Amino acid sequence: MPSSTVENYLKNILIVSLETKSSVVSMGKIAQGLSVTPGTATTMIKNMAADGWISYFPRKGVRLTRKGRKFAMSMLRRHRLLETFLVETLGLDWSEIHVEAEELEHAISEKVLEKLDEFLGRPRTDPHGHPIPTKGGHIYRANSKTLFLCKTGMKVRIDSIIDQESDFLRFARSNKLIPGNEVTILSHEKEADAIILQIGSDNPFSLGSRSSEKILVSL
Amino acid sequence: MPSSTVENYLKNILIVSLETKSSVVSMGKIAQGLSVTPGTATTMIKNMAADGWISYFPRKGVRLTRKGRKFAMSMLRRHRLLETFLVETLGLDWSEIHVEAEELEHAISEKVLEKLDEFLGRPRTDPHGHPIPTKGGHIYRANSKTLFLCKTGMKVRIDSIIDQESDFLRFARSNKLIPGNEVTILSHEKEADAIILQIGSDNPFSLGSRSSEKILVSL
DNA sequence: ATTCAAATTTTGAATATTCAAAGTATATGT
DNA sequence: ACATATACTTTGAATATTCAAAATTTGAAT
Repeated sequence: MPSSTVENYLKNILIVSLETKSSVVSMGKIAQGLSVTPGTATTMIKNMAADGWISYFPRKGVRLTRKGRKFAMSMLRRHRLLETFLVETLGLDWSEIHVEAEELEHAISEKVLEKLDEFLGRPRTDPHGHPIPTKGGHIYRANSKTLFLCKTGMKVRIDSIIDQESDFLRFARSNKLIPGNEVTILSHEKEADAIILQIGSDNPFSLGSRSSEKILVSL
Repeated sequence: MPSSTVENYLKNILIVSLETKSSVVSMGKIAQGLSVTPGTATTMIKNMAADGWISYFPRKGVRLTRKGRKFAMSMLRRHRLLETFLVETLGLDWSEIHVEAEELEHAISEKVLEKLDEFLGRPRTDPHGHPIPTKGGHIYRANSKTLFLCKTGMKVRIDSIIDQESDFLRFARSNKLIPGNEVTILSHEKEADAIILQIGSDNPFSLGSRSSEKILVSL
């Protein structure tokens, strides 16, 4: 069994790998994602490679082995099921659950997780709209794109919010940028680097490119 | 904040201290309770004393400071609330919950615990019948004694089961030795070192002194 | 080709926790 | 009073994880 530190590294590598759609993840991204110095990441990665979690390509990056990917998926499953539980059952705030789940995911056993999944009614996605990997380690791949790429006039459905920062999540929710909601792109303000949106018949509002890249949508 | 190792030491010291009704706990009991070598316990205890969790009396033992006791109570509260959740909500088996709660108790925050307590309806005791400390760190002290001390003919109510071993818990449950149930002491078999019990109108059965000391009852 | 900045690796050191084995104190029985 | 078993402490060493700072590699720009 991996230590919780190794669990964190694995989960992070998987997430970056899914986000960037690239199986090789750079050392920089790893160090940044785990908030450690680059040297720490190098040391850790070498140990993990020796234990067969990843393949390490010096100065290039790292790729999950089959074993590593399987474990990382199971971490993601824990994380997302726990987030679902914290919101649905305990009524915690959307913006608080990430940090809490980050702790609990290392402590919950497969047995308890299975009971929790059953109790929650085997949900497919977490409260952010992210798909929950199956027990077998498969993940549902939506054909989402970022809101930033949508053309003027399009009406799309929000699939998920990528960013985990409380501040952004709070902002998103207060503007009804919530998975499932429909958004209409009213216009693109090239100079202001923003897009103007409307949800239902609410007042339109604008979103910078930075933020609009954090929101995944589909038709 | 203490590390989870320190959390374990604190909780264990508190439990032994409650069990033996003595505020000073010997090094031997500590090492044994945490399954570490005596030398490890000594080293650890000295660090904990330096951090103000306990008072250390060399070759005598250890006593929780006010700060240490408060924290230890909060650990016990976490543990027992989690056990309650695992049984009541997720339907885990009585005999499995101790180990699971032992992991989760280090990962659950005060905020989540508060929500969980509310969700469970603020239970007073865990599934073993042990009282759950309040948020303020107080514990309900039942005037229980062990089943072993009861006289022939007495009819008593089971308050709690002390032992956390799965095997014993399974045995206890299959014989209806469950908190809340009423037991009649039919006789004491001095030679056999056992007492004969009956629960309701079930078949009477016998229990050795060792086991009958693990069951707390009251009138 | 050469230079420079960015990314990465190496090195040396620190922390917390653990063990095994050797040493010391205490209490108990004769 | 003395020997001894038991309980406890000390010592030296190992592990995992981390950092800061120095050294190296790489790729891009001149």
